[in-house]
Amino acid sequence: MPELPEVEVTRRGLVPLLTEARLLHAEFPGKPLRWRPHPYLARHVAGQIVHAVARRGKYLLLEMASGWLLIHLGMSGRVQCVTDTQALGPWDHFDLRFQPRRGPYQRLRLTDPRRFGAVLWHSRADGPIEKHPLLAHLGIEPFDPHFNAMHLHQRWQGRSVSVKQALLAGHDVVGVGNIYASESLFHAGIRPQTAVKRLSVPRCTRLVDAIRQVLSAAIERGGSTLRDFADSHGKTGYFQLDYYVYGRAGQPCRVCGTTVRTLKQGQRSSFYCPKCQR
DNA sequence: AAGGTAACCTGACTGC
DNA sequence: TGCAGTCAGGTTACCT
Repeated sequence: MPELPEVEVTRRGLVPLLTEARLLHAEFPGKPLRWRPHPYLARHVAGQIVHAVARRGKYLLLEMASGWLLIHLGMSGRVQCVTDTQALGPWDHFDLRFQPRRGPYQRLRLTDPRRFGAVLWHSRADGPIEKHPLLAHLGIEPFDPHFNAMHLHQRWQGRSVSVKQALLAGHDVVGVGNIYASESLFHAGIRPQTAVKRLSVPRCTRLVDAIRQVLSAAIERGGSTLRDFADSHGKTGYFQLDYYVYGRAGQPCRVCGTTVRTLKQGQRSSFYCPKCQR
């Protein structure tokens, strides 16, 4: 479910509810998430005011005076705000009671059947949030003005990894997951198997533009809902209706009619049009 | 250092 | 209906 657009759509939904909200009580019901929570997370969070709801890559960051709460949605996670009395569901693995600036108490719930998601605490005393081990090695944000063709071209000099796998790795640019990698490469006219060192500067330019265009279109459409994504208010996304290649193997290309193909790269499916992409 | 693979976990779907 | 097999939006850990 959650690549950058879905996380960003979630973040935008949380901003009006959580900004300047007071966090009251954090719990981890049910089975553990990917990592054991910080032993004092609940204690650190209780009573804190949320000053900002930010995002880095696919991580949501709740910033408060003493530190940050990091939330990752993994493969199947979603975050929703529910009424204070809403019963816990079987896949609710994080529950955060809070008092918004206006209105009644609410609860932020992380629902994640596969439990690849995570909720972590980073204390301000341990340095800036960028230094957190999970964030420290992330690539540049796709909407950062410094993300451009030269950035990619330089980093990809001499590297033989395929462009699809390079995008997924997230070391050169963050937020592009399996769906949006295939879609971006289609719009850039680049085959997913292409070795990054073979990409010229003009082709890198097309890729940068395509990534930005695809991600922002997906955000505007509320993200992609394949089976269960919903934003913080429970609204589903519609960008799956705008896919050109993802999940369309065997169907005609929406541009030229050629049959869309699929292949496996690093145990992940890629989709491409053999005529539109070279 | 870079590249490849296994692992984490559950649910949905397919085919016999 | 049941069971085995496959696949799924992400990321880290470990091997060569």
